[in-house]
Amino acid sequence: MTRILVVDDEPQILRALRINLAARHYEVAVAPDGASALRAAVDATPDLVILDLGLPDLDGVDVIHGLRGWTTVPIIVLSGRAGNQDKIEALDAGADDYVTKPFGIDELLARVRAVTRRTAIQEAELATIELGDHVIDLTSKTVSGDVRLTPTEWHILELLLRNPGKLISQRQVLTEVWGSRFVKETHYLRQYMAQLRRKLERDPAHPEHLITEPGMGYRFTP
Amino acid sequence: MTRILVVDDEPQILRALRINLAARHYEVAVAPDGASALRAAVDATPDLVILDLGLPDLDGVDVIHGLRGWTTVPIIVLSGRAGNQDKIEALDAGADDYVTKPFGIDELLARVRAVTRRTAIQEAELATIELGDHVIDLTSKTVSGDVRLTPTEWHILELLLRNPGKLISQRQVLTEVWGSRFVKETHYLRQYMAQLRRKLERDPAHPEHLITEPGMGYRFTP
DNA sequence: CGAATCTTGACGGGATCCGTACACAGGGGG
DNA sequence: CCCCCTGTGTACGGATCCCGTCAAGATTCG
Repeated sequence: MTRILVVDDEPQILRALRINLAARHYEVAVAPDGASALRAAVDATPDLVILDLGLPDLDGVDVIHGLRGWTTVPIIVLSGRAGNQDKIEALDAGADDYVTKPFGIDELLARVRAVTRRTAIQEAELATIELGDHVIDLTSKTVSGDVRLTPTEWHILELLLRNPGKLISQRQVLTEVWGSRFVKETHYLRQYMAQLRRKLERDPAHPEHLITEPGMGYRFTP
Repeated sequence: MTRILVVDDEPQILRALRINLAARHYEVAVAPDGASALRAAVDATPDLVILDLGLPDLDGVDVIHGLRGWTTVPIIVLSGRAGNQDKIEALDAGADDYVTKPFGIDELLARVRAVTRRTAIQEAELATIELGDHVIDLTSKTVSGDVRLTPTEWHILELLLRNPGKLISQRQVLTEVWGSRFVKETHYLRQYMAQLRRKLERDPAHPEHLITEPGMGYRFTP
């Protein structure tokens, strides 16, 4: 049984989510602010956290940091502001996905399924990963079918594949691969994403697994 | 029964791992620092070592070297820092896998299964190895067909052949064969790889088994 | 002493990376 | 409605790095 912790200060949203999630047979715990959210995460050990960024007591990013200090539980962030800066900060802090209010309940449920599926995959097997027609082995650095990748390509691909389904900000990739001085050089990244798609995707013009989230980053969808 | 030695200075982590591993029917030994870890590795002869890099007494990389001096026991490294430099140093020193804290216990268990499975396969197939037209016996250090190898050539070849299909970085070979002060002297390695290919490959100009992965290292392909 | 082995140095070809440039799509505002 | 602007995908050429190879001096060991 999947346990979900919902953190939001608006009673209506809290109620709507509890009802909808319970109807899908999720076990739901709720918290109205950041402090009680951190306590509830310890007590309830949820499998997923849905976190509103606009809390009365703590900054949402601080809550993410508080959780990431000791757990890798997936976090889906909700925010009323559509600004990109918030989203990127949340993702860099370690959030897994992001939904902007107002949102349809179906959209949220789809993200919930995506995230829970990703952790299930990770637990089951991380030796080899399938991507389109290819099988990728991260430990031995091999790709099926006579595909060869350069060091930089491996570096980027590994970051995405080790976080299946998770939205990775461009900033995250650039600091990881090139270093923090290169966060502005997004064209490096575009270059290599195109290269990876050419080598791995069935139809590079319409990628199925190495997905772009405009304004945000990239995502590997199994 | 698989014996696992867990080395970590944080009591909580030590306890969590012991309980979780014992529940999966692994036999668990623990050590709180580097010195006792090296002793415990002698006494308990573990089949796998889980090693935290942030130990109070010794640098984690030194512990890896201390173990690698006399055993090929698989090592999974834990680290609090996500920095790439640590990761590269640990893997070059001879670690088999790398997990960043905080980590899910299921992720670690998956890696444990992956590593034990890999080494089990490896040991079973280690008697004699075919490479092109030649048959190589690592225990008796002989090659079929009147081919003689020098000590240094054996050292390099053995490292590659004991990790079939796996990518071995140049740093790894250099530290293993010449010592860590020689990681810059890649031309040593080029020299000997050419030598090995001349002696073993059908067409040394187009090697089929001792493969170069540009920018990364070498790989033995069976 | 001599032969095998190990250590250096230098050089050319090729792959990779970097930087610039341009086409295209979508959204917002004039 | 059109234009601009942002964000993205794609192409191309030069600079740089990496690797294989030849050659030769130094060292070890029989």
